[in-house]
Amino acid sequence: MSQSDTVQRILDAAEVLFAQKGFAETSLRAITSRAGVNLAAVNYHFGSKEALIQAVFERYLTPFCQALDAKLQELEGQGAADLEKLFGVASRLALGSHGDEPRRAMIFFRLSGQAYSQPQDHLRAYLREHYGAVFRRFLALLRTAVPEVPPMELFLRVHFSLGAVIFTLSGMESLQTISKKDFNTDITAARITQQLLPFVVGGIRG
Amino acid sequence: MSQSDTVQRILDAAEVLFAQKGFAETSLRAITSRAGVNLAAVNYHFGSKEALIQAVFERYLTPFCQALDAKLQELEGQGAADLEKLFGVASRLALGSHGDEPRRAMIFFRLSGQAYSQPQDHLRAYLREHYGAVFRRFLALLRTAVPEVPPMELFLRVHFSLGAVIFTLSGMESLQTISKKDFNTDITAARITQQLLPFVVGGIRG
DNA sequence: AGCGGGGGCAAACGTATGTTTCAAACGTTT
DNA sequence: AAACGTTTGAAACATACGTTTGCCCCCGCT
Repeated sequence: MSQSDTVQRILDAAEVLFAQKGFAETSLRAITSRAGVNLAAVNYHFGSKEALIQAVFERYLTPFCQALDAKLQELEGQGAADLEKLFGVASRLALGSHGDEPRRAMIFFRLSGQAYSQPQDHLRAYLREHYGAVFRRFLALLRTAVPEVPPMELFLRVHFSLGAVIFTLSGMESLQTISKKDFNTDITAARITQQLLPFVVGGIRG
Repeated sequence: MSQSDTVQRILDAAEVLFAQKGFAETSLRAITSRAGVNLAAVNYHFGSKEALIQAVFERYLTPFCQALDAKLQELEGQGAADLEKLFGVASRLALGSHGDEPRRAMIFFRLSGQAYSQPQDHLRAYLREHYGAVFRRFLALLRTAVPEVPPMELFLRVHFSLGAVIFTLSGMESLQTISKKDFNTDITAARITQQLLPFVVGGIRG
């Protein structure tokens, strides 16, 4: 076949390893070894490690953003939508827009966390350029949902929310470990994400 | 002198560079070059790069946690304190407990973000062991402030808040860049942190 | 004055990384 | 079946890193 599955195997392995250990700490050798392909395959198919990182994000983000954009357009047609509805849609889409389990989503949020707290300027620029439009559409809908919050403050609070979500889903397993130790309670990932919604809504309202 | 200032120069340089570029991406050569000391000085004074990372955190966190602990004890004596008071104290202390400008605090929050989203397990363990007590004291006071929120949910929401704060202060300058581009408005760091308080309080209340 | 040791210095060491090379294997087309 | 472009394979390459090594200087001591 002209488009072998080597590319997909590499992306799968890179996605998991990047999320587990970070970009810089994950070597191409670790990726290709896990993927069961030759070391040179990465540079052959992607050109460089940097391009591989972008490809990992693109594979996840493009279908998600397309789905979200469609949903948002639909909501725009229906008139006003409240906060719970908007964030509920985004959350459901983020956790389930890919056929597979929400594990994929957790992995991806870990990746996003790394992208933000690390100096991957090329990545930030890339993300802004390719997916900024959906974000602005979402923000516009939010504005009609809470007209009492000034646009600037709303903008900031959305970023705060993004931080809460990414940070939480990034450190999910440490959170589970701590809660088990301090509360003798096992807590599911679903429970945590479900708790995020009222927090975000409350925070946006201020 | 027996305790030269080389140690402090290294810590200063490492603090800034770690925050700017991350732990793995910052080489000892970059640190010692910025500090104006010899490359071998790091391994001589600290033993290893890993130990240097811990030392950077310790130098910042120890005075902060001591100050916070004292304040919290004081508040415990005075009976009930509300959410705004508690987070206000923590925020003021975090931003100003070191004589220097809040720039230090921003740097440090960037560091914390990296510590959480990267695989520095040794660091996470170290932080939990040394500063976990203050965190639990804070949580206990919060519980009396919002008794209507179940302990488990409160615990989660505090972590959500931590995420919002760290994420925000980590990406402060990108936030400023975006806001300038999208709103034609210059926004100060002080303004952003000040906006964080109502968001967190609103989120905790749910 | 002589000595001893803590600290600084340049240089080197071993290793791991991203990338490149080039030949072999493969699949498709003629 | 032969020829071609595409993909894989093992090996090498150059480089950057953390760490270690000796040697030097300089200060406080007897």
